[in-house]
Amino acid sequence: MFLSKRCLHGLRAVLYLALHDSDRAFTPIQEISDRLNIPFHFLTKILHDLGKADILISSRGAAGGVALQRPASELNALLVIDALEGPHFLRSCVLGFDACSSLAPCALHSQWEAARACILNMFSGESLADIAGRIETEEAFLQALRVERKD
Amino acid sequence: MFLSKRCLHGLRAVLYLALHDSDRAFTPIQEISDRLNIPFHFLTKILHDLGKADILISSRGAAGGVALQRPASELNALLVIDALEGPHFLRSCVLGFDACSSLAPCALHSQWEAARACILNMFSGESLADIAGRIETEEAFLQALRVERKD
DNA sequence: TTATATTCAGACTTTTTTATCTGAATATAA
DNA sequence: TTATATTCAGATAAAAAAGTCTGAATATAA
Ligand code: FES
Ligand code: FES
Repeated sequence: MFLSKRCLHGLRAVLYLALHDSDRAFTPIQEISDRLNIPFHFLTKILHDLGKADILISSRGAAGGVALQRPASELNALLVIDALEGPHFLRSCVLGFDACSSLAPCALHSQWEAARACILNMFSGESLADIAGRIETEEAFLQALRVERKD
Repeated sequence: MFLSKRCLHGLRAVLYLALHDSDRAFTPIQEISDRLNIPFHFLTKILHDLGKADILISSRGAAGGVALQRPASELNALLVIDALEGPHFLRSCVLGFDACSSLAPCALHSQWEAARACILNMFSGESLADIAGRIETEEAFLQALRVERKD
């Protein structure tokens, strides 16, 4: 799989929030965990990290939970991926060399620069609101989440 | 990092072979391990897997080693990646859903299809010989391999 | 104030990936 | 034939990622 589970869980949770942004001030992590079938404590840590990355805000206590820090139209998937996979994930040399720059290019550097631009553009080119807008029925979205592939 | 160590080791080893294809019939794994600074026993297993994937042939005993099964001009990086990361790595749904097809597309499916085409084309569009041809001095290639980044 | 619902924080366990070790099988060369 | 160089194969160990548990902190509502 291309993205780690940690990152997929984070992306899905954030899309869930984008779909339910207006329901109330904060959405409990327990609810997200239940609906998206993500282990509660694992999700808690992931969302906590998204908080540190200024993507979510949270509130403790009754009626607490998490919420998007900005409107879904001002957030994108790349922010989430950078926060959860680390900033090097899509930016380091595809052959694993120490630096990646056109000053000391590896044998795949120019190709990778082009492919990477495709990927970065895909993840940052549209907002979470745009992506969530394509989730036609929430039931279909949730249903799909319950079946996980094994690799 | 985008590709696993396993896969990077395999790619580098195969590029090394592409550069030294004509030296002799077989190249000992020990030599590749020494030159590219890859743990010997780990590399042995990786190359064994590339053998099962019909990318390498091998010969045991003195003067044995491994060699490309076909000329470097008839092999590409995608074959190596598929063998070492598994066939799902770049082909499954980017949001981790069970199936990836335009019949049941996720909210990022069409974007991912385009980005994926970029990546697959990058890895399969040119042969190992083409890539190796851009490695200007072997010293620079080897030097770069000795410094590993930490993520 | 008290009970309850929630995140925060870190320790812990399990699983997967990465790496190492050992011995057997096999080919070459002296 | 014998010594040596090598891959093959599987067991084991170490490190990293994924997931679980527990208790503290904090906010709300009765
Ligand atoms: S140096 Fe390798 S991809 Fe840039
Ligand atoms: S269904 Fe998600 S990328 Fe194709």
